[in-house]
Amino acid sequence: MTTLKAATIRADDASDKAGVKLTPKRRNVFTLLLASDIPLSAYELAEQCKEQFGQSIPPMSIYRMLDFLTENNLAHKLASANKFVSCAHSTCNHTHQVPQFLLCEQCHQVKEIGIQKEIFAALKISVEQAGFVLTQSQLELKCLCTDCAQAIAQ
Amino acid sequence: MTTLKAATIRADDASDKAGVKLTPKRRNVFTLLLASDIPLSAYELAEQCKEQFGQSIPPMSIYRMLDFLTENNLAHKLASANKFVSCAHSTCNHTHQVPQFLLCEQCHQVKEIGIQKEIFAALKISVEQAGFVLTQSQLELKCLCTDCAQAIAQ
DNA sequence: GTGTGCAATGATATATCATATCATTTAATT
DNA sequence: AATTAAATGATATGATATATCATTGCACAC
Repeated sequence: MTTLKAATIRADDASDKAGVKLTPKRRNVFTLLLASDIPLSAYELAEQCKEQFGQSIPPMSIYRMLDFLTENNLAHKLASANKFVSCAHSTCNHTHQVPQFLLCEQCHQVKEIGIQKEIFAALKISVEQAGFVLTQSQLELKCLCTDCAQAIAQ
Repeated sequence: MTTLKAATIRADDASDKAGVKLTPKRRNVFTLLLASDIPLSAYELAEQCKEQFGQSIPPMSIYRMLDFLTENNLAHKLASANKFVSCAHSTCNHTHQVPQFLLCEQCHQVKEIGIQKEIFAALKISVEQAGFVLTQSQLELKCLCTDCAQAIAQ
């Protein structure tokens, strides 16, 4: 868990790099995502805006802000959880590849890694063999993180 | 679109192969999934049970039947759509691998293919390098099917 | 600086997806 | 037939998501 303050700095850094100017509310939502270890739902974000910033934002608006953040590659939606995470690459200079998410089934931590060339190549082939055209994708893989795997092995 | 009758036969065939005895209602739900070209939600299945079989089943029960079908690998849930499809391998003799779904973003057709060895190998490596342990997964890839890709190219 | 227009946000309603819980029915077994 | 377990029904409610129209606030032209 990052502190809110540190996350705010990262939020500004990331939006600068993405070349977008965030409104104060979008900035807050993004900051919360950056500060969280685990994915958050739109409604959880609404709650946290209230708690952390004393700012009551209707869920509808949260969804719109999340749309904005995802369109600008500052955040992702995890379809398998119906929750949202900040983009791991939003604060670095990597160009944005196909994201691959490792979801710990135990503690719900998420690790986002860029997809490997081998995977992407194999994926493309497999899709084309099936006569389809890959448009856009993100992989969500159910895993156990190191800590949880060890805890279970005990 | 398969006819209902043909789908029913396939449903019986598949459940035999899976070694499970379906109740009449589970059989109907499974039949509807097999007959459908596109994924269906639990509520859509409830509607169709009513329409096609004159049988009113509460959504709660549909969800339980879907749980049963997915546990027995006769169906899958698509997390990215919150809908369900019959398993492409339920009527053949293939053992069930990690499924890979190609989802046409245009017509919502779904093609399920078994994941390729290369992909699985690369995936495993990438997960392990990140210090995680892959537990179970299914890939959902956004694509265009041949027809829709052509239609758009026009 | 005042009006105009557009982007962002708010408010409200409602659709859609999903689960918890307890009751009842059905089927299998003795 | 009696007992039990599995399946299904009924009801309520929670969680996620979208549609639509109203309002606010900001940037830019004049």
